[in-house]
Amino acid sequence: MQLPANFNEQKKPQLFEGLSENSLQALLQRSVMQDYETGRILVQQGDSPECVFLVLDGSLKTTRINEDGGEAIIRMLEAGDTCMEAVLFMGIPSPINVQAMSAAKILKIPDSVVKKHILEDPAFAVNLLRIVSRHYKNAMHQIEAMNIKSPLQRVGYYFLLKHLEQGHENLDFKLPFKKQVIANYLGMTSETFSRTLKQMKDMGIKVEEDTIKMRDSFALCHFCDSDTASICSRHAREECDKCPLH
Amino acid sequence: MQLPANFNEQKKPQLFEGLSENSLQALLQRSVMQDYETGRILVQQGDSPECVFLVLDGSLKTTRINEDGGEAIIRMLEAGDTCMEAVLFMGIPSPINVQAMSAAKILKIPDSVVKKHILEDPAFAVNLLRIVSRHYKNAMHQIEAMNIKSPLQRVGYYFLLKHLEQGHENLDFKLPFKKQVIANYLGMTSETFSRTLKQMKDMGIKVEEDTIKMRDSFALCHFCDSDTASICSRHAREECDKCPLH
DNA sequence: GACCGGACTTGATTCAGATCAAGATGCGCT
DNA sequence: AGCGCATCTTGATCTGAATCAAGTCCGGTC
Repeated sequence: MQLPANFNEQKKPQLFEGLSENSLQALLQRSVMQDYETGRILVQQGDSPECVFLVLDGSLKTTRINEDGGEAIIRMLEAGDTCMEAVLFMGIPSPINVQAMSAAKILKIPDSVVKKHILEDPAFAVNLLRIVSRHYKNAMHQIEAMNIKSPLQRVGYYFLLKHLEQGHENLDFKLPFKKQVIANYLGMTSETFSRTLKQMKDMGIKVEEDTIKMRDSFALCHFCDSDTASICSRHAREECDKCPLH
Repeated sequence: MQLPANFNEQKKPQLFEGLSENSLQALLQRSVMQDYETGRILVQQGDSPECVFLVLDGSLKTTRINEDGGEAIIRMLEAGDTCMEAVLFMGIPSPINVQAMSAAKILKIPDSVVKKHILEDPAFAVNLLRIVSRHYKNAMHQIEAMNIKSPLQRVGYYFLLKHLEQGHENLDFKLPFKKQVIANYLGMTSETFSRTLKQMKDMGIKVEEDTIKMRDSFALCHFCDSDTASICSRHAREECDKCPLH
């Protein structure tokens, strides 16, 4: 298995965090790298899960489709993200589709390799637990969002997460996916998403093309909640008093 | 730690499945059993997670509450179910509340014990992975439900799962929770839930008090989807042809 | 038995977001 | 540049679930 040249320069994927060199090599030797073109379907609902996908480059989405043809986006993955780990342990045919949203370079780790490796390296098991738990957390947020939040709050919360990902210094960020896709992920139509973006202008959040520009780094504080606050670098610091929440 | 007398007669909780007697005892010795009265709050959003809860008797719910006071029910647990396992691996303050919906007998396994035990017994790690993955699967269903399905479909799907849990022989089943609670779990008001139940009468599904009576075991097939079909005992059998889906 | 309170049902009204339909904008293409 | 296509925006209408407001039913209590 030949990894891309820049593999070690990138942020290490959570899947490999804290693994010994031996352990990592054992995994990589039994894995395959593959390129996929935009739109290519890697897994379909009902397929039996065969491997874990680690995104090296490009983006994937995981979705569910119902009889009426409606599609619900479960996750949108970028480089470093993995999918299908959870499905491996569900003991059922895949409940999700996996599809490339752009040209993508993917590392495939076979089912059997993953399951064996867990027994041999507890650190790997813990990584998997962390990853699946994080997915679960995000899923809970999504559920809450649909149950409780207005479209404005959903979009705001999504932006807040994106903003926190890159630190308070950057007042601008680019939408990582097409607006249609984000809208669906947030459980609304693209029309509603579009209208919501206009609403946000009054709150100091300008949208130019696919770039979001915040008036100041507190503009999104309205959308913070208790467990997001805990990952905010300003959390419990005196600056946090500037939050409109206080 | 003194387990209740009937512990071994009950269905073994998934958390303990396939563990050696030694491994199980090691866990139990470091755990505590505790009784809680109805309505008692075991964990609040923002608390740091301290232990895994295994329900021995009674019922719990896990919820999220937002600033407006709205409550979204994430899960409803009965005997044999566990919660907080996933939270332990999120590395953040608890994003959920845990509250007793009835008088409940709970086994508490401390955080540190769980984390240490994973490193010692891979079978335990696999159990945890399975459990968290199942939660994640259910969460995905909930997301899909809200994104795509009408209230009728949501209720139908919920009933289908309940029906499958107890096999096709039983055409009746009791609602395990108050209607209000189920309605919230399904992301609708109790009024809408009530109206939806009336709609279902036309489909051969009668509701008397808190008992659901199906005209025949195919009445709920409308609500089946690909990954639920895979757990239906009739799946891929000739009987399945009677499904209205075919 | 009469009173009370909680859970549920039923009806009338409202409103947010979906849907439908029409433009605007941008972009690769020959 | 000019065409064609996809994405996005904007506006008008519609619809279905939330909300508000009574009413019913039941179980517990004195």
